[in-house]
Amino acid sequence: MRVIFMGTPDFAVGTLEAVINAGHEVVLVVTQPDKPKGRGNTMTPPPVKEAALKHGLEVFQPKRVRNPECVEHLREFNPDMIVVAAFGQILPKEIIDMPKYCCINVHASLLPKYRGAAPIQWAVINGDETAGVTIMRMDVGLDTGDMIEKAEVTLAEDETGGSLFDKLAEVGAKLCVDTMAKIESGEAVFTPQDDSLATHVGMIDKSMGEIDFAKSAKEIECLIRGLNPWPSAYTHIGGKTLKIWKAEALDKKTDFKCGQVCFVDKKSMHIQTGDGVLSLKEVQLEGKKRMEIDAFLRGFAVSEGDL
RNA sequence: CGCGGGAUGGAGCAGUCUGGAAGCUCGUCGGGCUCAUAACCCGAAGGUCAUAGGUUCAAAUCCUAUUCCCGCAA
Repeated sequence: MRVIFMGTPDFAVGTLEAVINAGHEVVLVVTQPDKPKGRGNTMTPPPVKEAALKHGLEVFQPKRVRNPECVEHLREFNPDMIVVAAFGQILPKEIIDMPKYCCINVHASLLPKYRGAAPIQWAVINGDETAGVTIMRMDVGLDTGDMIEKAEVTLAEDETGGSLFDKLAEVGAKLCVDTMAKIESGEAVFTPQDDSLATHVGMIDKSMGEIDFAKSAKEIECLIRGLNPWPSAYTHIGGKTLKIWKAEALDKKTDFKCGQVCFVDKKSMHIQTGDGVLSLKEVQLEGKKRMEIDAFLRGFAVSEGDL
């Protein structure tokens, strides 16, 4: 099939490569424009662009695909199908109706749950036992199209946003090519979503990482895992930001207030929360590298009652 | 040239301002105590103080350049 691929982050790279390996002719890769990133604000291309260039594919980086000239540009490629995976822009009806078959989207949740921008992290943050990928036929709404295929995965005990990201990217890539084959052969079944069960999730914001110790230790632990590796959960200590990469919820009670350090020794540091105690395992002080809690405690004086 | 922090035995840090004998808390190794120990006591090994120049009688420390790591902002 002649395919136009749209996607931006790492999550989409696996799908792009799977589509290529499945023998489809990727005639164009559409992705977000390069952006200044990192220290020094160097212009950095999105991962999908790098992958596309590696395969010698033509890349198109419109600021807004909905502009009429962009739509016309896409039309020139006369696609049989458009595959979208975490692209980051809303497609107008003209594009959705363009391909011979349809536009399909790889979405990293079990729709209709978690429509929207960051379903993977939310699944971890909410402490879900399962997550998954849904392939759907796109319509004009936000993740509201008919579902075609679904795959479910079980979350590990220590699942992080990053690890689940990798899992789902792999599952999604495979599911995507399978779905394409079914659509081409006419075997695909389109199932409408039950809107009454739909939930929406917004983009992950940096400020979400600020830990609220009034919450339960378990909730905080899920937040830490969900926001790992980005943007990461953090708190403050000695006037500096302390990122928390890994922690464990303990079912203990102390007389300390929420947010106070309630226990410290050479190898551990516990913080009282609204329900239970949070034992820090791996942290990173502002300007420093991440380190195990015992290493941190060697160089940073902490006493009970702090924070 | 977006803002800022950092590089010191295996780990994490102090020392740098105000040049003048390489320190701390751990870890490792050896020995001791103990029913026993991740506890305690005694001892030992281990460092071109990121790199290259410069100033000086003398540089981890002051000056110049470079490399690498990290936080923020975007």
